[in-house]
Amino acid sequence: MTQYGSPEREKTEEERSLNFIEQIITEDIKSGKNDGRVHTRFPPEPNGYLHIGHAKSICLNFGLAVKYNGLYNLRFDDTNPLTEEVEYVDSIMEDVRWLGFDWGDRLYYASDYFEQLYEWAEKLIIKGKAYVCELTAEEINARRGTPTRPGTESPYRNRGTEENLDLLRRMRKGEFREGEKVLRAKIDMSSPNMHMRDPVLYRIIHASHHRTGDRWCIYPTYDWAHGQSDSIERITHSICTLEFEVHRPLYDWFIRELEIFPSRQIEFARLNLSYTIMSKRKLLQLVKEGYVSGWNDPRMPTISGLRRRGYTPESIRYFSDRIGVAKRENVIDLALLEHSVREDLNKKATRVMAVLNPLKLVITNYPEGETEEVDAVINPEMPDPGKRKVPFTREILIEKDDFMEDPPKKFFRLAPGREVRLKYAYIIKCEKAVKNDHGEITELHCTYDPLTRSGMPDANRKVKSTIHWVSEPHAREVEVRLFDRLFLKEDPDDVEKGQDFKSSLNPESLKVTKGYISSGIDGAGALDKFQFERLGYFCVDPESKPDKMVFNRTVTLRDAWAKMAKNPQK
RNA sequence: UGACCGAUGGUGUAACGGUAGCACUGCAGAUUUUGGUUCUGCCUGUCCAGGUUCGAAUCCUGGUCGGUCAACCA
Repeated sequence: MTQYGSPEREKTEEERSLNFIEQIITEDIKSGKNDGRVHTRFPPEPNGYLHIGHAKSICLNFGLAVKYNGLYNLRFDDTNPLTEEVEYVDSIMEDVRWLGFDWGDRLYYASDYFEQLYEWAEKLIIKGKAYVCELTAEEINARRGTPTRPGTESPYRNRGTEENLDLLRRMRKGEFREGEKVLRAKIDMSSPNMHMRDPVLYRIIHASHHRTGDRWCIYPTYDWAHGQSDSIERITHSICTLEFEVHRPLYDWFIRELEIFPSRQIEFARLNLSYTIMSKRKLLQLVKEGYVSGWNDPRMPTISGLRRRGYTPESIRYFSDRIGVAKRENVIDLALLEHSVREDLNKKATRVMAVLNPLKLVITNYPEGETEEVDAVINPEMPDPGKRKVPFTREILIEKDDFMEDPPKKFFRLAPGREVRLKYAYIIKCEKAVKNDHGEITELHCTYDPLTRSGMPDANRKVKSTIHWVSEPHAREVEVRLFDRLFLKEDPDDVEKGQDFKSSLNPESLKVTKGYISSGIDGAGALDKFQFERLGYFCVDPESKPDKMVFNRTVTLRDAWAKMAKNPQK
């Protein structure tokens, strides 16, 4: 992981404690289960874009396979033609690949197993473990009982094998309307586990599927497809989220009745992030109702959104590693995700001086019309930091925030009569703040000390701070999109009665502004990463054009001064 | 008011009967031509009550709190 900077000592296997899934796998390997083989899978349903929660699952599933010298599959759980689309299949593959995982030739679709699944359904009927039920969905639900009350058996539960077989075959042929009949497993209507109360295996859907077209009009449910797909692929450890825990008895029941390869389902707690929603349904709503520009809006917690925001695959993998894996509900602090990008970008991002909120500054004793070139460091964290020339002139732009007419005690920047260093250039002294008729400061007049240019002996003089700047005649205007968290509340769903999560939306999650940069960005292409010195990390938006560049703010730098300014009581 | 799962600093996560550690956050300081980075230090924790044991975060019992389950979604 560490490419530059201080060499981090990798912890040895013994030093690093194992999470509960790694413990299970380690024990399985030790006991020779599955011949010591480890094979995992990531099974997305192609009905939406992947988000950071999926990233956790991908890193977990695939990371485990890598760690234990196993294999991992990418499998689309495409059993519901009503909600699934190729657009999603494509985006999912792009995102998984971008995260840094290569599934080789192990790309599968649950729909590839439809025929096998069907054969197994007949097998179950022959064993007397499944039946065609003609109750309506409402009737089935009414008879299912409640978690505290047992259900009642369907009147169709005990029909003969031949009749069941005939009916199922006719269901497949398309002789019935949607909802008219379903195939159900015959288990136990009084089980305390609702999922064991004769779950539906097949439902009739007269819709074409993005892969099987119109070949089928009966589609397997999740329970009927998922475990068997794992088994067909000889998945050893089928890792999923906690809400499927109650499905496990059914998962195991199918394996037992069908006498097929016994994959083992293991559940972990899904990721929750503060100030973020993870529900695909709600994310879709934000997209459809135009609260964001699309699935890849840089404010979205989707992989494609994070990518466009400027996150790197490494930072997301690092994050997944840091958050850990366990079975208890959790809410990860968004600060950890931000820490993860900063950690990575600090090592990689090219430094550039950009002014976003300009205040003109005239160096009155500097020769008019002269331009000199000063050396700027490209990235101080690199073993070979590199240098770049930056033009310096009499009239420059500095950040408005870097000047205060009447500064508080701990403000170290420019103020009347105070000295400051212009990074890579000279030490200047503020002589005068020029105001307009409204009393607003329009420009600053300063003088410079010609002996303090970086590299000269006098440059080592101590000054309280160093600020960034841009030569005004050389300044190039760019568009800058300042993103902030999409939601104001730590838990966006924690809202007043009658309101929904949208009432927690942050109205200031996007501010579009201008920036001025003189050098360092020529030829920068989509998603190239920069640090605007003292401001934050930015990347080139894919919509950016050479003559009209657009930068997205990934995250600000940590800002001790901003924190202090917020808590003036100290 | 059923079944299942869970409970360790502010947030996550370790410790597998023997000194409660790590990361993030927060705070304080050092270094710094980024109030960044880096470095140092500090704050803060085993849900409760019993029991077993020389010894319990860990095992047992009971409670409390939180989550999940009543789609022909996944």
